[in-house]
Amino acid sequence: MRDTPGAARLSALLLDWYDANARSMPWRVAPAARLSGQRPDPYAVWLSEVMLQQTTVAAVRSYFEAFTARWPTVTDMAGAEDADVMGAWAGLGYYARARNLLKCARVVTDEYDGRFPDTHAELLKLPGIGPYTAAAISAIAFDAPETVVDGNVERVMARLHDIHTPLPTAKPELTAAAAALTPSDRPGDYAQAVMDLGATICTPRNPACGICPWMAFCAARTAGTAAALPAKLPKKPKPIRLGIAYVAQRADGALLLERREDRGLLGGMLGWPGSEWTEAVPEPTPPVDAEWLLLEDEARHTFTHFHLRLKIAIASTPMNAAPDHGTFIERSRFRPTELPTVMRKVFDLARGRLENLG
DNA sequence: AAGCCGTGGAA
DNA sequence: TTTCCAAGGCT
Repeated sequence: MRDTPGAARLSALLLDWYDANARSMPWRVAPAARLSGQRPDPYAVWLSEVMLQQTTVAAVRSYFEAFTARWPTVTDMAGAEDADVMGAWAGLGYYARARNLLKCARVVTDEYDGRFPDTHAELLKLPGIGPYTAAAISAIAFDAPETVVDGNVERVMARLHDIHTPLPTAKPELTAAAAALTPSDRPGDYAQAVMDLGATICTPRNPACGICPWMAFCAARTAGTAAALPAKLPKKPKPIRLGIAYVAQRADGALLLERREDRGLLGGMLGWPGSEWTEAVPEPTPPVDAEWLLLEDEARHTFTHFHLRLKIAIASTPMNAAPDHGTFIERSRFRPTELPTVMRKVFDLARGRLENLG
């Protein structure tokens, strides 16, 4: 590692910056209370950190408010129906997080008496909690001297030390650099401070080096390489997959929906029955015998590793229809907000046409 | 141990 | 329109 000023100097500078600039978030305690030693509720820290995995603060805010209003404690969440938690998570993405969230709530309730463990090692055993989240909870909720390493911290460390090794190869080196700076005083505030620095000043594009508390000590700032770091290995192109979604409406308005199995893409979520999603033209698989009308419009949606073009077929069925797949859900109990985004796009395109179908 | 797993906003 | 990216974890 490159020669740097004392770690204590750098962490103190950053904490001063944080005390003056910390952003307000629903899961944070007010600055005055924080400076007088108050810690946030571990449940709120856990919930927010899981929601924030690969997800922006702006996207998380309203979900966090809705979850804590509906389930104020981890024990409340443990008693929830699976479908309610999955429905409340709909639209936030990475749905394995919601499945593991509920599993974790039940483990904490049943095996830890409703209290989150306070050590990195114990937290790491829980479903959905990996190295980052275990460090974040133990540092932020319990003020343990753990080092959080997320995308922000990797970027800040790569620039501070002008490390050009591409990710993910550079991960161990960046982790060591971050650990060397973690103070024993206020480690929880420090953890949030580094991430706030990355989110607001040391940003991926157009970093605001001129107002950075570490400006004078940043190697990439001196070298003029900040905007190009961290280096990353090239990504693979996304293939285009094709599929057909089937929207059947019963005579009473009920809609044919299907709960997806608890694994893989959109696992555990509600959706329209459909074909496989393949790069070749998919085989039609209508879920119920009916007069299907294929719409010209298609739903387009991009997932993490492929683009999807989804053709939409609609049909009206009699009350005695017997589907091979899915279950009719009464219209009054159907909430489009409980669908993952791609399925909501399908509904938005189908709904107008269903009215004129008969 | 690479690949899988969502979404919406910014540029 | 397309690409990139965000407080990662699981298998």
